[in-house]
Amino acid sequence: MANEMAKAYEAKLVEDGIYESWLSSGFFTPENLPNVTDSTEAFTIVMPPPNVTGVLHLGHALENSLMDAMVRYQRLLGKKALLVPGTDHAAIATQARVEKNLMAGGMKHPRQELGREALVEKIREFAEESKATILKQVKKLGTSADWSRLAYTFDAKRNTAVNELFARMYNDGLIYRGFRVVNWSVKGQSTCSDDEIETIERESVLYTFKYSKDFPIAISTTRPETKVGDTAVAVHPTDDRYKAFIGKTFDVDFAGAKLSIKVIASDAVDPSFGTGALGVTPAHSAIDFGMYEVQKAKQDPIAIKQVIGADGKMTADAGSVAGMSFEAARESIVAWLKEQGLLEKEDKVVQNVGTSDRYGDVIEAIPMTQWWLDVNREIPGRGKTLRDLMREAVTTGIGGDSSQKVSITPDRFTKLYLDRVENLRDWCLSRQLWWGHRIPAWYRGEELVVGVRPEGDGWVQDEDTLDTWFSSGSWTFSTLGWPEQTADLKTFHPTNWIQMGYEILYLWLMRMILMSSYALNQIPFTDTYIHGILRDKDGKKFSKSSGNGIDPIEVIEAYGCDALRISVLSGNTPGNDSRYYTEKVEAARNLVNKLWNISRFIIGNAGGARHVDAPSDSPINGGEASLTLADRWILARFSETAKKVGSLIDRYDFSLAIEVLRDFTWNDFADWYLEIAKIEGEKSDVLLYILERLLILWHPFAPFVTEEIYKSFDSGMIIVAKWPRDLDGKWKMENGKLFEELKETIIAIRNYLSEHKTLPKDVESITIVNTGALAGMESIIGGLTKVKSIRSSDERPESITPIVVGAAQIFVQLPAVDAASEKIRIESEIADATTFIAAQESKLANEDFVKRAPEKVIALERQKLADLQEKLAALQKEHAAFL
RNA sequence: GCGCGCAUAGCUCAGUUGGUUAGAGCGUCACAUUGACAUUGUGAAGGUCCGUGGUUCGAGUCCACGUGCGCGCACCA
Repeated sequence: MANEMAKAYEAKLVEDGIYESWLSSGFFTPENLPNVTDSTEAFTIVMPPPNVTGVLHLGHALENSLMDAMVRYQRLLGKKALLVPGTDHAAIATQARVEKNLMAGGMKHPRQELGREALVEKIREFAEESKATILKQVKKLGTSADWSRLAYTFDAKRNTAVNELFARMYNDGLIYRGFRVVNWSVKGQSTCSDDEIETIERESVLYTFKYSKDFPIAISTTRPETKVGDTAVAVHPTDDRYKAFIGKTFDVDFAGAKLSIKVIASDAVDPSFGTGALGVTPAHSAIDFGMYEVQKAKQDPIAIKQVIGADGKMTADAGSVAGMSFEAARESIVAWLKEQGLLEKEDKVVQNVGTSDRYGDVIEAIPMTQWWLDVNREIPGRGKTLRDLMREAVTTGIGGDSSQKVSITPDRFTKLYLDRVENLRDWCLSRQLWWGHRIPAWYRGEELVVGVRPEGDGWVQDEDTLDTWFSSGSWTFSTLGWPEQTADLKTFHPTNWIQMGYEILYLWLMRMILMSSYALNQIPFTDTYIHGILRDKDGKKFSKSSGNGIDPIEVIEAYGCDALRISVLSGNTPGNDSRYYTEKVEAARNLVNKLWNISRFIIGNAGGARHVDAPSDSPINGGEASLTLADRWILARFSETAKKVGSLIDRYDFSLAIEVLRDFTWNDFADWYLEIAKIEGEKSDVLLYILERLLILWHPFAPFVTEEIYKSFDSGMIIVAKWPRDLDGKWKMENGKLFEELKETIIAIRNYLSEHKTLPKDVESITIVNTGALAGMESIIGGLTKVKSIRSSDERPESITPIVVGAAQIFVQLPAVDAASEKIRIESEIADATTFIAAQESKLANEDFVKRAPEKVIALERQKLADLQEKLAALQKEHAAFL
């Protein structure tokens, strides 16, 4: 069997076959798992559906590694583990991508040239192709998702859920149509939500001027062209400069536009900014629109006048600049102001402007009638608002039920979430895009029906589509069959865990909580793991435009999937960004190969793998126990490791779990125990016992190589193996110090030889005097230091200076030794020990320390001191020999 | 302006509720090597844990202030 295992692990040759075998095993579907019954505890993760906008990137590799590690771990624990896969139609992102492609292909205005149906068809083709690619790639990443439950945010079932949810919210009065200032992307020809805006910094000019010579108040603006739409000037109510004008209206002729400006008072005005007076443009500023509404409520209304159209051009009401682009209009207005002598000053300022995260253009504020979701209105029969539900979900649990509480890792994001919840404004739901769920509203004359298309002729459906996050918000339950009361919903919802990047905390996490708590009165999941983004070696974001993109599939081809998974998970901690670079994946590949070679050696030596229940620990012939010191040590170390890895994954500390596993695998198991096993011989039982279980511990992180090696055991597939949980206490290290002394001795000898630039083969002999713990360890010491002749003796050899380890003295007979340098070595060791002893003594002489520190700590410090004193005594004896 | 995060070896990062002489991987240097593995082994060098002050018997860890970098939110008229 040994010759069946290749010299090096070739991931490329085995991964596809193993994935196929998982698929045909059916184990990705929880109902097919062995020993699963109705009462088996479920563990559910829904996959954040990747956008069908192209191909997967490295961030997806991280996400899949996280959730797949988690679901595989839960499966190994024996739970009914489900990972629901899916993809996202990503309304605006996909349409923007396809339009961009078409324009790159020479089309000027895809929407006009193709029309709705043809463009949607083009997008559908692109989306389907992209979806197929992406699903193939998700599989390449080893993701153990239940493909029988595959969902798509834009399929018929999800459409039913979306429409149902929309209708319920409408009937509850939460969704309404309203005329408000919206965020408008001229380039995208659509609204967007507050969360889809990316603010950028840019330089701009702040112009200070008066509307006309006889207007009493000067105002400042960076957008003079919008001033043709001004209907008021707002000042702070306590501002003495302007108090007298409040309530007065002035008619002015401003660049060919007849303006009627009312002076109003508003607390929102900062008297110290600019002139302390603000030109109010209700139609083109969310703040100003707010003032417009306040004035309306105060029964002291001001007018609203739209001067920028949806096409980004000045409207017919814009006076002399009507029909111009707003850039041209600005120049024209500024020129006019100068000509008229109205311009008082120009200041360069740096300002933040909102841009469309998908189309990139600067967002315009334009008043329109749109569909909105009200977050402040009481939900009929529930006595609370959507905002209340969103708050409760992360604090007390919905309705005070702590089992309905979402916990967020790391915790600091909870605060961020809550800040946002408190500042949330109504959510603009409708988009003037074509790719997406069409608003389920039908009009006929004055009639409006929401939900399903009514019977009869003449009904016209709303042209707009829904914000893409409306469908993703319902993802945890729409994938499980809602609005039908399915068995899946009952078994798997609320889901248990989800991972997502912090950049979609507002866009997605909030919406999922909102939707689920509204529709089901349940949280979407109990635990949220927030991860950072992967950056390149220099800390830059990966992006197509900077040309530093890495295709995860190419990495898999070159290094194997397991190596990729380990490399993105190790060093990645909750909420923090991490870096990805080749050296990291190479190191991970080496680790995978190490695991492979350990296995090859063990299985080869044992003449094949077999399951070992437990290595025999019974005394042979009534004499010594059959397990040696090294055996007990490695079994105890393994037992500790298994326990630790489990609790680390329970805490979502994947990085540390991998580190602990690596440390055990490479250092303890391979470099120490395996080397000792070669010397002591007859170790197959212990080796196989540990190996089989070690593979299981690795499986969540390195599913392919572990499954491949596990084939050699006749234990079935590792994907459904049992996590070794029952080791604790079984293998206790009764005297761990003994093995540590053995290690210390070996390291000291190696070190000594290295210092003396002597090869082990040139050492004549090593004599150990006062062996103590090292009794009987001669062959191990010899084997691991590669020195042939090791013996214990009561008599110390003449004229050699020993190495001192604990109470033992180790005399290494070298071909030639310089006595003077030996003296210096001993003296420097004495100096080190003396310093440290002094520190220990003063610590222990401190009454406060002895009085207040826990006994355990004091005992430890005392032991340290005693050990050192013992060593110092031995060193001093050696030093005396020089005198 | 309000809030958050980060600062530890040359590089990338760990460091559980405060408790050994602060760790890992990579890199560097020296050495080894035909028997599981060069995708290897052995040894070494390398740290004022950003600064200042405080709490404590004890601080990389907790608190305050400061410095630098990054991020979120608001304002941006």
